[in-house]
Order: sequence, then C-alpha cells, then structure tokens
Amino acid sequence: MDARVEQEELSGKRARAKAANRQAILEAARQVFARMGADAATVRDIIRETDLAAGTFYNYFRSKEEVFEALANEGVQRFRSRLASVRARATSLEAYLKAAYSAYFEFLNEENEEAIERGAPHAAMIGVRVDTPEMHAVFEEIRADFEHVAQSSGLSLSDSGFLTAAAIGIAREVGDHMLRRRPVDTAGAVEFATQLFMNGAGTLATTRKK
Amino acid sequence: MDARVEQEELSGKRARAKAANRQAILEAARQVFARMGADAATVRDIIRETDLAAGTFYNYFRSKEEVFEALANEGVQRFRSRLASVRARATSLEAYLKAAYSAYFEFLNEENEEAIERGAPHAAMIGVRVDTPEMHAVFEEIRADFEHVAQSSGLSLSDSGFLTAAAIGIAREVGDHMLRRRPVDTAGAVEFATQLFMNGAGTLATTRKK
Amino acid sequence: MDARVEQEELSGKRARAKAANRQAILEAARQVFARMGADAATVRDIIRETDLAAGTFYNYFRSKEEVFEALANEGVQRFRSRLASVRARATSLEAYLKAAYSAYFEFLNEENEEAIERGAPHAAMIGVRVDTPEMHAVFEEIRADFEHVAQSSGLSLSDSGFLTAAAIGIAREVGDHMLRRRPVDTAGAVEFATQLFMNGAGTLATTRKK
Amino acid sequence: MDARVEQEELSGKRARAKAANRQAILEAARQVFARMGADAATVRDIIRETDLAAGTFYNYFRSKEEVFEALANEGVQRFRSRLASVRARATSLEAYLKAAYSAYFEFLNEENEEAIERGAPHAAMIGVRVDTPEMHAVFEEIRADFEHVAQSSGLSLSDSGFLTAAAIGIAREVGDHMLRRRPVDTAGAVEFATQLFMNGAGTLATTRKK
DNA sequence: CATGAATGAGCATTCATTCAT
DNA sequence: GATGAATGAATGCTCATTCAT
Repeated sequence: MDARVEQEELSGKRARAKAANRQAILEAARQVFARMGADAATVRDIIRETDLAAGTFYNYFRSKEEVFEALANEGVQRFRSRLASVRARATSLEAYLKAAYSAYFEFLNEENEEAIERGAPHAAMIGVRVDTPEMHAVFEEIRADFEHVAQSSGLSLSDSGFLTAAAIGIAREVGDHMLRRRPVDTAGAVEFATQLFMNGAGTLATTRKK
Repeated sequence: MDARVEQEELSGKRARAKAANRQAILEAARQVFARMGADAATVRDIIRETDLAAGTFYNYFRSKEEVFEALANEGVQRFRSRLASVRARATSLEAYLKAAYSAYFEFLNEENEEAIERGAPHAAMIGVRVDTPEMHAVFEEIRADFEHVAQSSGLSLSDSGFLTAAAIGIAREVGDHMLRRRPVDTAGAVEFATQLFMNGAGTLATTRKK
Repeated sequence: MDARVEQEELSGKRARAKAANRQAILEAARQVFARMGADAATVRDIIRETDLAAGTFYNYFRSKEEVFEALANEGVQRFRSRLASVRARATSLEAYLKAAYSAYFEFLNEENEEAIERGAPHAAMIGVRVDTPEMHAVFEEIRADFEHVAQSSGLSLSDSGFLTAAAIGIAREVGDHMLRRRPVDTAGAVEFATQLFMNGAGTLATTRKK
Repeated sequence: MDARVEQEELSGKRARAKAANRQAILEAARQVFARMGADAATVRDIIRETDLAAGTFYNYFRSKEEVFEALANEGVQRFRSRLASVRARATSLEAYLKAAYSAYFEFLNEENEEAIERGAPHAAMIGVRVDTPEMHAVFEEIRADFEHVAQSSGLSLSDSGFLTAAAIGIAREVGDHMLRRRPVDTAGAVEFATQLFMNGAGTLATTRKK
C-alpha cells in the first residue's frame, strides 16, 4: 500500500527523470559521435559523458546503434517538419525548390554550427546522411511534392525518381561545399541550386568578353 | 655467379608470393568490407577469408585502416584513369559531361556488379564514396576540366566550385538510384544527368495534354 | 531514509568484495611471481590463480607492473615499520645494528618461509630487492639513523653513504646465505653481521693452534 | 669433388664468418639489453641491430636466454680471470682483499663506462649480477681464497661462508654506490671496503671534537 | 529504476620459431 | 649456412552486457 502510494506520487517525477535520462544519453551521444565519430565511439564513451551508471544505458537503449538511429531519426524529423511547412506554401516548382533548398541549407548550417564551433571533425550531418527507412521516406515525400507541384502546373515529369535523386544530390554536395566557405552563404547556395536545377548550367555561364 | 642467379630466381618466387599475398588480403578485405561494412569488419574477418595466418596480415598492412585506404585509393585511381581518357577527348561542355557521366555510371555498375550479385549490402562504392585526399583531387580535376572546357567555348562559369559539387551530387544520387532499377540502364542515366545539368528540369517536364 | 541505509549496507558489501578481490589478485600475483619470476609471469597467469575473470584484473590494476610495484612497496613498508621500532629503541651503533639486522633477518625468514615451503624458486624477496623509490627511502633512513646514532655517541662517520651501502650489502648477502642453511639460524647471522660490521674480520678469525 | 674442394677452401673463411656472426649477435644483445633491459628485449630487437636475418639467430643460439647466459658468463669469466691474477699474488688477507676489491671495482667501472656513456639505464652489471652456476663458482673460489690465505697466516676463519657472503655484499653495494658518484673513485672505494671488512666501522668513525 | 563491479568473448598485435628457397 | 616471409600461439586489453545489491 505504502509502496504503491509512493510509487504513484513519484510517477510524475519518475517519468520526468526517465525522459531526462534519455535526453542526457542522447545529448552525450551526439557530442561523443561528433567528437570521435560514431564508429569509434563506445557505449562507455557515451555514458562517461553522463552522470549515469553504465548499466542505466541499457534501460533506455539496447545498443550504441539504437542511440545512433534515434539521433539520426531525430535529425531527419527536424528537417521533415521544415519540409512540411515548405510543402504547404509551395506554388510553383521553382518556388518549392527555392523553399526546400533554403530549408535544407539553413538546417545544415544550424545543425553543424554548434558542432563545428566545438571543433568536431565528425559532425557533418549525422541526422541526414544515413541510409535509413526515414531517409527513404523523405525521398518519397520529395518525389510526391515534385509530382504534385508539377501536376498543379499542368506538367508531367519525365522521371520523378531521377529528378528527386538529382535534387537531393545537388543539395548534399552543394550544401557540403557551402559549409566549407567562409562566411557561409546559404542564400547564395539556394540561388545557385535552384537555378541549376531549374535551368541547367547554361544560365550559369556567361559569354566572355573578348 | 651461380649463387647470384639462384638467388634471383628465389627472390623472384618470393616476390611473386609476396605480391600474391598482398592481393589476397586486398581481395579478402574488399569482400569483407562489402559484406559487413568496413567499420564492423575486423582484421580477423579479413584474414579468415584468406588462407594466411593471422600474423601475416601485419607483414603487409599496419592496420585495417591501411587496407581500407589502399582499397579506396585503388578504386579512385581506376575511375581517375577513365576520367583522364574522357578529358582527352572532350570538346564541348555537354560532350564532356556526357562522357564523364558515362564513365562514372559504367564504372559504378561494373564495380558493384560483382558485389551485388554476391548479396553485399555494403558494396556501394568503397572506392569513390570516401572523403580522402584522392577524392579531393578528383574534385579539383573535374573543376579544372569544367573551366578548361568553358574557356574553350568562350564561356565563363559563374561558380565552378558549386558547379562541380552539383555535377558530382547528381552523379552520386542518380547513380545510386540507377543501380536500384532493373535492368540497370546506364545510358538512360547518362542522358538524364547530362540533360538536367545542361538545361535544367524545364526540359525534362512536358506540358500535359488536357 | 530507508534507501540510504540500504545503500550503505550494499556499498558495505560491495566495498568488502572489492577489497577482497584486490587482495586475491595481490596474493595470486605474489604466488605466481614467486613460482615463475615476475618477468615471465603474465596477467593471465595471475588471474588464472584467482576465480576472477580476465577483465576484472583491470578494475584493480592497470598492468602487471602496477601489481608488482604494489607488492614491492607492501614488502618494503612492512620492513620499514619494523625498522622504525628499531630506531626508536636504538642507543649505541652496535645496539642499532644488532636490532636492525635482527629485524631484517627475521623479516627475510618470515617472508620467505611460506614461499620456500611451496617450492618457489623465485621467492627471494620481492619486496626488498627491487630498486624503487621506496628502497632509496629506506637507504636514506638507515643512513640518517647511522648519523644520528653516531652523533649521540660523539662520533663522526667517515662516509655515511658507503657505510650504509656496506651494511645493506652485508645484510643482503649474509641474509641470502642464511636462508640456504638448515636450520635457518637468524640469531647467528645477526651476531655475525653485527660483529663484522663493528669490528671487522679480525675478530672473527682466531689464531690457529699449532 | 668440386663442392668438397670449395668447402675446404672456404672452411677457414666460414669459421671466421661464423665466429663473426656469433660475436655480432652477442655485441648487439649487449647493447639491446643495456638499452631496454634484458627482459623487455626480444630476439627481434637483437637481430635488428645486426645485419643478419632473423633465422640466422637460431644457428647460433637457441633463445634469448641463451644469449643472455652467454653474455653473463662472458662477464663473469672476465672478472674471474682478473681474480685469478689477484689470487696468484695474494700474501695476506688484507692484501688479497685490497687486490680483489680493486679488481672488482675497476671491472665494474670499465664494464659500465661504455654503457653509461651511451645512456643505458639498464646497464648495471649484466655479467656479475645474475644467479648462475658461474656465480656460485666465483663464490666458492673466493671462499677458498679466504681459507687459503687465512691458513697461510695461521688463522682459522669462524664462518667462511658468511665471510664470503659479507665480502661480496660489501663489494656489490659499495660498488653500485661508487658508480653513482662523480668522479668515480675506485681507489677510495677499495680503501673503504678493505678497511671496513678488516677492521669494522670502528676505525672508520673518528671521535668528534667537542 | 539506478548502480557499478564482474564477466568473458573478442580484438589487435607481437613474437619466437620454422622452413622453403 | 643465410635468408626472411609465414606461422599461429599467446598476450594485453577493451567493451558490451549482465545482475546482485
């Protein structure tokens, strides 16, 4: 009885403590992964960054991989929610692209800012790089967006799979390249990526003066 | 005199054996990396795939990473040499792109054929995926090619860094996508990637009939 | 409240277990070192003598050397505390020597008894043989004792460093020799060493009858 | 026939080459042992210091221990031959002691000079420290010398075993101590050790002025 | 639920030794 | 007899995971 009452009284606190522990582990993992790479990191490395005991880790995750996945999904989800806003407001293909690239490049910049400042060589995009079911879902969302926008404009896309892949490829590589430049110019990257995807390299080259 | 000849004969055999062993380790590593991923793989996994003894590994490589690097460089070099032929024959930007994408997609297909058939989920491009000095060199080569071809055509590229990044991004993602389709259609991928890069998505969408 | 009490009970048990494990490792190491020599011994040899698991060793010591050192210091400290009593009661140089030699030879005998009975060829004095900072401290203690006792007697020692070295040398070699005789005669060894150090070999040789 | 003749022609050369190889290994071992300690040293370390191949080592020695023993015996033998000269010329106990201590301290100094200059922390007396049959032989030789000299002087030693042990103990510790002082004063050490052994500490202490 | 010591499988690596050449 | 690559047993050590408290 006593125990039960106590348990119920505590349940709120406990739930909060549980959530806090889970978050603590995730945050520690994020830092450790960034600092030494997810592959080199060990569960011990993560738990050491925490004030929890080794065994406690296993109350929340079954393995390092599970943490990694959780972290990755978290990242993807963050981007996905941004993409959802974009989708809602998209009118033309070009407008959609601009908004989507903008969302991605901003996201990339924000996510890496914290890590890069801390001198974290392995930072580069834990959340969005990995080949997970979540990432495939994002691919399909974008493809659907493309098709939807195209349809609205009375267009038929030749190969939406390839188009989506290309859009994503541009985002990734141009995004990485953008991060290496100082100052980081997301607006420029958005402009470039959108122009290239819409009109090709032709418009990006100018006839030289003699 | 006699001794010298004999010694050379011997060292010939030995040298051949050494080279063979090195190759055996590399080949085993390629398979192991493909099967279980380079990070999960251990030196033991590699040497087990071989009929060599554990210690022998260390006569040839100092660590798993060294094997990985050797393998990666090997792959990049193979592609680089193809790229060199392309460069030699490039006339216009479009011709260069077509040839380069063709080189890459064919390369991708060949390299992965063997691995995919063996059911190797981690196959996807050890040689060309990793972020090595070699890869940066390839990036710069392509950028230089772009600038050279542009100059020949009397054009000035707006941002050769971003352009190169975009071209590579398209290659990577469209390439991966291509591999997932059956039958693998490299020619179609080449056509798509070239068109997109040159003219943008506009030309790839057709006005729908009502 | 309850929890606190419980925790202390638990930690008590744990603490006891930890101490017991540490002792078990030390004792096992002592035996193994005695049996096969500290250099030939491996961590596995030590842990095998224990009912602990291999990894547990590293919860207590970082290496075999650390165990060795702990063991050596332990031995030296045991002897040092005996020497402290001797010092407290020393009046003349001869009295000090007698007491110190007695302390050492008894110590030597006791420490090696257990080991020799078990047929341990490498027993001979882990604790006092090695060249550690602890041993140097003992050297300096003895030298200080010499000077102090001499001063009390109104004497000035010619070379306290050499004198200390000589006293220790005699202790070591005569002590080892003593251990090889049956029955072990510590009293005789004390008498001999003291006489030799005080008066030289002259008093130990008697004129032969014709 | 041909082969035989060739072999016989070479036999001289070969014998010399064999001896040279053996010496090369011994010398390399001496250096390696001095540099890193005999226990830490490996056969590889030794052979690396040589221009011989790994396998060649085993044509001359069966193991590192055998080299060590050879080296140790060599050292003891060198000292033994000096001791033999001493013995030949010894008249009184004091004269013998003086000569023997002199022989040992000089020997110690010479053997370690080369090593210490090269910055070899592990040098300290490979040749004379170890507990080998050879060392026991030396012990017995000295004991016999003691008895012989005593007899010549019409004396009877109380306990020649302990006396010998004491003399050796003094030699060892005073010798080590001597090596630590700069400049190394072998003459002083000889004087001290002889005086102490002959007359005890009494003569080495002087009454203090009030 | 938290704790943290124990576990023991598993890994990288070294090394003495062998042996085909 | 010399060579030096191959061998594979052995070692130190780490780490994910368990479980008594």
